[in-house]
Amino acid sequence: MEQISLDQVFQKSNMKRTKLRIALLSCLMDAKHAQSYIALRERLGKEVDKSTLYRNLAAFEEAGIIHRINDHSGVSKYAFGKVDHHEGNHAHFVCEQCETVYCVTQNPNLEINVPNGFKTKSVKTIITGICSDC
Amino acid sequence: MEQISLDQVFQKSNMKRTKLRIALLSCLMDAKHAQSYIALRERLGKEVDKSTLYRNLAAFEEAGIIHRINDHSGVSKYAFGKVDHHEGNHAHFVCEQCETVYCVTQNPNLEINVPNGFKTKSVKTIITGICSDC
DNA sequence: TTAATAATGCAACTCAGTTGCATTTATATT
DNA sequence: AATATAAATGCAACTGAGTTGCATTATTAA
Repeated sequence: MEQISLDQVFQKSNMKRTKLRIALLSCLMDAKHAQSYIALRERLGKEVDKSTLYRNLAAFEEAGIIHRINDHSGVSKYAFGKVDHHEGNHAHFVCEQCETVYCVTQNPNLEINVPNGFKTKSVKTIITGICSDC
Repeated sequence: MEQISLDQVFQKSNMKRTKLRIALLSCLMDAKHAQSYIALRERLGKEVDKSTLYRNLAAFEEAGIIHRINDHSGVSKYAFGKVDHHEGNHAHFVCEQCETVYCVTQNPNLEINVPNGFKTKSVKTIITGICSDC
């Protein structure tokens, strides 16, 4: 849980500091849970441009600043931080009541067995259930 | 790996035996791997109606005859058989070269740790890598 | 200050999947 | 076998996430 500032993030990447990027990144850094495009648009003000927002999410993801989560709901969600799915120590929990997506890091080493001749590169796990708030 | 016939499947469900349903189910029962809507349409002949096909896939899924797989490619894939994701002994392997989706059952008991107060209901795992054919 | 480059805003598009509704078909009953 | 009824089909139009092309605008390095 290292505390990294917004400025440090921009310094490490070579992305331009635009108004939207600052707002978007703050939003994602402050958020406790993964955010959908719709949730982000809501928080940033509805006037944000759809393609600009998506392009910036893609750019942040590419830069390893955020990660995208496919929670099987049909819409992607985005969370601050880089995830190495190969290490298998990160999964996502989706509450079926409030639909909140939590990053779960408590899995020391999931051992996944694949058949002979298969080579694993990444493992993505979606856990569905009821969260502690519901 | 019990061998179940198409007729037995129809007898157990109370779905009408229509031409398309018979063709679709045979297709899924014969298929070695999970099939997308596009692949199914290809195999059934392009003249099949989109909504009819989707409705039947949904109906088969609802009846527990097939299962739908979200392999994070953006399109759902369908495979014969019921999957109890809660048992945690079934995952899906996606080959990043040929994009084939394999059902993987070799995981005796994936132990997933969730934080206190969280209740797990299902676990879905997508493994990405290279399959034995590639 | 200015030039170069990257980001933005807009509109139009793609593509998976869904919905409403009129028509047709499977099956149980006579 | 004829028929009634409920369900399945086919069609067209729609939805909603995400993308793309392009002209305009803003950031940053010189």
